[in-house]
Amino acid sequence: MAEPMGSATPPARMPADERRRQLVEIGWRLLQSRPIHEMALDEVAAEAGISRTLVFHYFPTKGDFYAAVVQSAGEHLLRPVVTPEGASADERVRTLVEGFVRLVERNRASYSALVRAAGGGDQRVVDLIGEIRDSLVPKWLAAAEWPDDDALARLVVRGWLVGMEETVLAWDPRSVPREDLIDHLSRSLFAELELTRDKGA
Amino acid sequence: MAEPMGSATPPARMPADERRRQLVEIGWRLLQSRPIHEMALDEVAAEAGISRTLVFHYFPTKGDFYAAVVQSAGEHLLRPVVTPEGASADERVRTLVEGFVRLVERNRASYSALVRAAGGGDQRVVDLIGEIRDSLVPKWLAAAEWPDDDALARLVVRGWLVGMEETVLAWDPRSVPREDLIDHLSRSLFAELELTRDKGA
DNA sequence: GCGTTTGTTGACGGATGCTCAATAGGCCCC
DNA sequence: GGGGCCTATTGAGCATCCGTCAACAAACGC
Repeated sequence: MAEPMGSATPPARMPADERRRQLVEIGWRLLQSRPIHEMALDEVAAEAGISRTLVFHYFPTKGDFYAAVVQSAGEHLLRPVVTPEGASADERVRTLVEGFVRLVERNRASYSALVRAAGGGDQRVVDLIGEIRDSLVPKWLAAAEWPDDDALARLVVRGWLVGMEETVLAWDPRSVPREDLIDHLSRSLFAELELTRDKGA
Repeated sequence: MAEPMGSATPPARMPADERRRQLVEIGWRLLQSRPIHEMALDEVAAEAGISRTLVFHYFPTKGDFYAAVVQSAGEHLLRPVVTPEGASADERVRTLVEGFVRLVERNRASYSALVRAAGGGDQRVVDLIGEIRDSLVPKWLAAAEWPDDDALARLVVRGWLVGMEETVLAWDPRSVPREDLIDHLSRSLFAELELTRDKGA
């Protein structure tokens, strides 16, 4: 009567947090191949080998699940974005830009999915991405050795950041050399910042 | 037996193109209050006073409808973005930026909805917004009196454009004076372009 | 063993995208 | 002016998917 263990028997009973992590990981993986609102919870459940109901047990609503996925994705994707050490502000910013370009190169699908989710449905997701971006602004300012005390500068860096995302995503290495791209983006940040210096002039 | 004309009788039978316009217009109006994928075709139908089936008669799929709405919205919103006349490149760009800021100020909801749709679901919608942005690049280059023959410059202007959208949408007039914003954005474009000049140096 | 807690599920309800066959109002042509 | 065709319009039906509810089952304490 004892069935062979490890056979086609039901999904192992899992501790809550582990199950949560598994689901978020699956969602993240699925997100790379389809826009967020086309990811049915049925798929996620099937992928995990559990019933759809269980997904709702962990995430009361679809939006909660999406938010968790985006949150996790943001953390994973941006964890490596740390203010580098380097002699000059130039070098630090350049390292950061280079790291970002490499990030997008290596995780194009993931990053694109994340950014695209920013426009998607749930307000929470939109806000989340907004917060992620906001949290990056100080890092860039620090790398550029620029005081974080000016509203215009912060606003400008935020816009520059989004522009950079777009630029790198739209970048075609066949028409623009990688080096030129990185070079431009790095110097661009300083140019933007310099411009904020003589405002109201 | 003749019922009082203009009474509560069914929605007037409409010529096809007029009905289409009406539906797109309704979709556009609804889009301003909710993210695109939360706009049920039921709502649109109800708003028009017709059955949901009829909407499908004009737009085979939900995505087709969305695409039509976004297309129309893009045209309406960006029609006023014309290369202005002016003595200097500076003045032209500044006029353009000022027009854009005013556009966002006056149609914040609409513009936000349009940009947010860019991240949304349908690939067609995403592509459409991409095309709209691409179509704007030459206008800005022309206004800045900059040759439209460099891949890097085009890429950079596109990124700058998206950054500007973000900046203006995130702009809070209480912390950054309108004049400063416009001033920065205008000079920013030239700064970006100047930077592309000595690439590979 | 018995109860409690908690991971898990099947069955139901409601909304929504989409299809199909049928109705009904205009318009042309004789 | 009557008959027939084009087309705008609709109701009923199907499939998918979000979300709820009550119940089952596996672990753990007493």
